[in-house]
Amino acid sequence: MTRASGSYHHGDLRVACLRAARELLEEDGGGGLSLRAVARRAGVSATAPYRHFPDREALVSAVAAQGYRELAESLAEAHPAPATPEDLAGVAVAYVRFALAHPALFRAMFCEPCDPGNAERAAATAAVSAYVHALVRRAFPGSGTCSGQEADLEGLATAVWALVHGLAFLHLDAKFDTSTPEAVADRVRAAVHAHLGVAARRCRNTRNGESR
Amino acid sequence: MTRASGSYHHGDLRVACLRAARELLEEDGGGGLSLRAVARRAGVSATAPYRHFPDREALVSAVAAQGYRELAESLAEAHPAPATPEDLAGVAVAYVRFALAHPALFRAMFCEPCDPGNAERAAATAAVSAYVHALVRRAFPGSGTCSGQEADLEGLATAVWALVHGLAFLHLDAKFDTSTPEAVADRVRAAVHAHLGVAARRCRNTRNGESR
DNA sequence: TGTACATCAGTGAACGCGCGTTCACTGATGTAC
DNA sequence: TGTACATCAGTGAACGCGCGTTCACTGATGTAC
Repeated sequence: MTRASGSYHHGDLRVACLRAARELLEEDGGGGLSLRAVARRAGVSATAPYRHFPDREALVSAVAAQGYRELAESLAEAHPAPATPEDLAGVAVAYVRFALAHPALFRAMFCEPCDPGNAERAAATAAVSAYVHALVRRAFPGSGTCSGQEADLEGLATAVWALVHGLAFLHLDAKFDTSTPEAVADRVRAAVHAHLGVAARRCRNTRNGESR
Repeated sequence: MTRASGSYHHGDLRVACLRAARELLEEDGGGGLSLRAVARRAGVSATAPYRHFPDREALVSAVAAQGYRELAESLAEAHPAPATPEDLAGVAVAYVRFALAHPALFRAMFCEPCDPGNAERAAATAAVSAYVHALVRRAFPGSGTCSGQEADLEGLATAVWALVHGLAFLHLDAKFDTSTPEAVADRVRAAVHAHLGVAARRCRNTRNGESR
């Protein structure tokens, strides 16, 4: 009941399982995480994890949820409050870098046909969505006067998220050269600017009185 | 040797295996395709497929390659030679629709950590890439005079592909409402226009003599 | 403070499963003479 | 045309594997008196 992080039987096996799962994902990547492998890695009997996770699915979801949190941290680290297209490009680079640095985790987060009922995952998704919306709103504060439509901002936020997410997947899937971090960063920046640069410029131009 | 499609022992088991694999993917989706399940579905002994595929990986790659071809057909059907942003939006909708109509196939195509050595898959990837580039080139023929940089066109093509691919994945992953095809189509169109509409407009404006 | 008891984290044997792959085979088809 | 032979697609038994999950258990920890 006290749940001290000290030395109960194992300490905190739940945390140890999550850590073991992460290590397994970082190492071989391929193939699905198995409860038995996690238990083995945590140095515990095959059935011990059942004290902390009702089944395999729950373990995988918990790992994915942790991944979402780490992804959010990485983005925040890249830029705490991105406002310009340049800032945004930096965040996009961080997103793609995260995927490339943790490919198996990223796939676990987005490739498993996850049960939509999982509250932890749903919350994580909502958080990412809110983050992107806030970010687009900050980067295009004049949108109301710029495009005249709040709906445009919605579409832009969707587009930004999809763009970055797609870049991550295409790189992960080796559809692009990923041999150097610089090549990746340049490509991501170019793609983001091809998208956002023009939108920002149009926005600026419009505010300067030019009709569309 | 004659490889008649008539009635050898089975007919053409290779084709039958691919069809069986597709059916399995369409049906339950979750979990990885297994050689044994494919053989079972094809009504043949567990080891028969080994006459046509060296191992499981080869079967999966063949299925994925077929998926790429079908995706290409779907896009061509949506619009044989898209030239305007509106055409492009239509193609994007077809891309996302394909993913939603064949989720397990789409995941097999893009989620399996595929071996980069597979020639068939590499060719399919190159084909998609070439297609997107040609399409962007057609939709923005004045890019040379518009942005002054061929590199911009490259970035735009990358961005378009990533955008559409990302939209497909986010929908697949239920990050957006997918309850009605109309909602999906509207969202995809809005995102594409948020991206391409402004680029096209800028291009047109620039050609009309206005400085950026 | 000391003892009896309740809790519950972790154990280990066991279940039944489906998997990929091997192997020696069998039997239908195609070919050479 | 007919016979002997070679090819090779498909068979079926068998291997060893790792998996998820169950179950009755054990033994350390925490609590009530």
